[in-house]
Parts: sequence; C-alpha cells; structure tokens
Amino acid sequence: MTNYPTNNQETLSLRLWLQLMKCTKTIEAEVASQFRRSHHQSLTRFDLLSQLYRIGDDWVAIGEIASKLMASRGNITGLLDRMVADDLIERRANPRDRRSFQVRTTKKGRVTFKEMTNDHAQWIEDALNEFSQKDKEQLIKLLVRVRRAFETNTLI
Amino acid sequence: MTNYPTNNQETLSLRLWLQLMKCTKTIEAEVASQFRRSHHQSLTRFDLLSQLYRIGDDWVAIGEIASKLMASRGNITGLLDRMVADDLIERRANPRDRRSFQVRTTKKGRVTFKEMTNDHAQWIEDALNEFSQKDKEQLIKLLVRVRRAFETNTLI
DNA sequence: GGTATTTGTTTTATACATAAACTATTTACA
DNA sequence: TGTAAATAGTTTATGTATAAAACAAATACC
Repeated sequence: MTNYPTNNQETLSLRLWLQLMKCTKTIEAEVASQFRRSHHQSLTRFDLLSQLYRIGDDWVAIGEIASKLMASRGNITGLLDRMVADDLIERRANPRDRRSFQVRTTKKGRVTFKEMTNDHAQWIEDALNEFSQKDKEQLIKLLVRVRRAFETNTLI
Repeated sequence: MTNYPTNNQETLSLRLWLQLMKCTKTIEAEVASQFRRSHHQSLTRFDLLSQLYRIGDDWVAIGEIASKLMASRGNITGLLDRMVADDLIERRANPRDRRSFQVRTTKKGRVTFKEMTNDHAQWIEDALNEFSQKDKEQLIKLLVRVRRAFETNTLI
C-alpha cells in the first residue's frame, strides 16, 4: 500500500488518491482474509464467479471474461484451470468456433458463490451501517466522478 | 475487479464498496502501467522506496518494512532480493543483532524514487484538477471515516 | 483457391502475494 | 546457568498477475 510521506508539498489531489487507496486496501484485505478463512477462495475467484453470474450462468468465452475482469488472457487461463480442478467451473470447446473455449459455473460453483455473496454483503453492511443514506449516496456520486475524470483524462 | 451484479437486492453499502474498489483499481491500473512504461518499476517497489524515504533513508530492518507495507516477511525477502540485484537497495547484517538484516536505498534508488515521485504527483494532479478543493476535502473526510469504520468494526 | 491477416487461446518467463515450515539467534525466567 | 519461548529472516509450495512469443483456426481478399 502506498504510504507516501505526508509533507507540505503534497497536494490535495495526491492526498485524495492516497486515502482512496488506503481505504480500499484496508477493506479488501479484510474481505480477502474472510473469504480465505470461511470459503478457502480468493477475491479473484469471487470476482470471476460474479461475472459468470451476471452473464446468467451461460457459456462464456475466455476472452470475454478477461476483458470484463480487466485481466490478461494468460492470467485467466491459469485461474480457470485451477477452478476447473476444484469443480467450480466447467469448460468446453465452442461448438461454432474451433479456436475458442467456453466456461460456465458448475452446481458446486453456484452454491459456493451464493454463500460467498451472502457473507460478503453482510460484512460490508455491518461495517458501514453507521453511515447515513445521504453520506453513502454522496460518496458514491463523488467516486463515480473521480473514476470518470481519470478514465477520460488518461485515455487521451 | 469485483463487478458484482447490480440488482434490486443490492444495498447502498454494497454499492459504495463496489464503487470504491472500481475507482481505486482504475487509477491503480493506470499508475502501475505508467510506472512500468516510464521507469520499468512496479507500484510495489515505489511503495517500498516511499517507506524508506519516509524513514529518512537510514538503515531499516526487514520486519519493520513488512509491517509498514502490510505485507508478509517472505514477500519482502523476495522483493528486496530483486531490488538489490537492480542496485536500488543495499543490504547489511545488523551489527547489534545477528538474526537481523537491514536495508536502505542506494544512490540509484534515491534518484529513481525522485523521478517516480514527480511523475506520479503530476499524473494525479492532471487527472483530478477538475475537482474543487471543497469536493476533494469532503471526499478525503468521508474516505477516512469509511476506513475507520471498517477498522474498528472488523477488528472486534 | 491460396495467401495474408486477424482472432482466441495457451505457453513461457518473470514479478509479486500468502501461509506454513524451517534455521538461527536472542530473551525470559525458573 | 540452562532451557523454553519468542523473534528475525529465509525457504517452500502455491496462487495470482503481466507481457510477449507461439500456435491454431477463422476470415479477408486477391
């Protein structure tokens, strides 16, 4: 986690970015550790299952998953291999394109995902219940703006 | 990146957390990619150099670095090995405790860090300059509150 | 129809992360 | 003082990430 020295030269923008990262990493570390403890699964695997659920548990191409998770194809290959070995994911050749493969969740994958989802939602709810609806809404609005500002700014 | 399905059951807290993560990952991916391109260094290495700078470029024990970076000791061992090989870091036995080793930045490490720091600050400044001081201050305040809420809540 | 290009995936090499087992030393204390 | 416990760091096994090269199949185009 970046913990860049706080000195007088440090701009407000930089402080904002450092706090953003610090905040996310703190929560992420907690959630990841809970997933490891309670389900022996990583946050990455949860993300992958979330994407498949979002798609509707239909067959999906590897490349589509990679772009949705903003990860490289090579990375996804290895991740899927391990999840297939754990019977969370099943895999087949694309019947229409012999270059391509497809995956979807198994029954065990769906059950695991559902359990992880419930726990996850509960942890977050418990931790953030002290915030008013207004605060949360405002924070969400600001975060979306920050992200958009960054996306448009850096993709020139 | 978690991209959990947006449906009606999704609480405001959960949406907040997902936006937080999405926002951080977007910026982080951009910064990491810039560091790779411009300096052939990772974000992790930048974090480590930041910690050493903060300490004042004095000799520091490995364990102290691990705890400051919130990383495992084993992880830091490997990271330092590679940075020593690249002449960014130097290493010596602790003269007072024969179990212990110490590291500090080399001249090359200090120069590299300074360059990375300047670029980093500039990227963030450019991306976030559209925000008013008031917005930034408010966002920082909320982020600190969220992090504290999470820390106290989950460490029970 | 045959060649060139694009597309989808895997492989390879490397970096970074954890947990758990291990070695060597220091410290606590009976 | 001698031994048990704690501490510092490394090693090992494994998971997750990237970029770049390799490969096979599909598609474009002459």
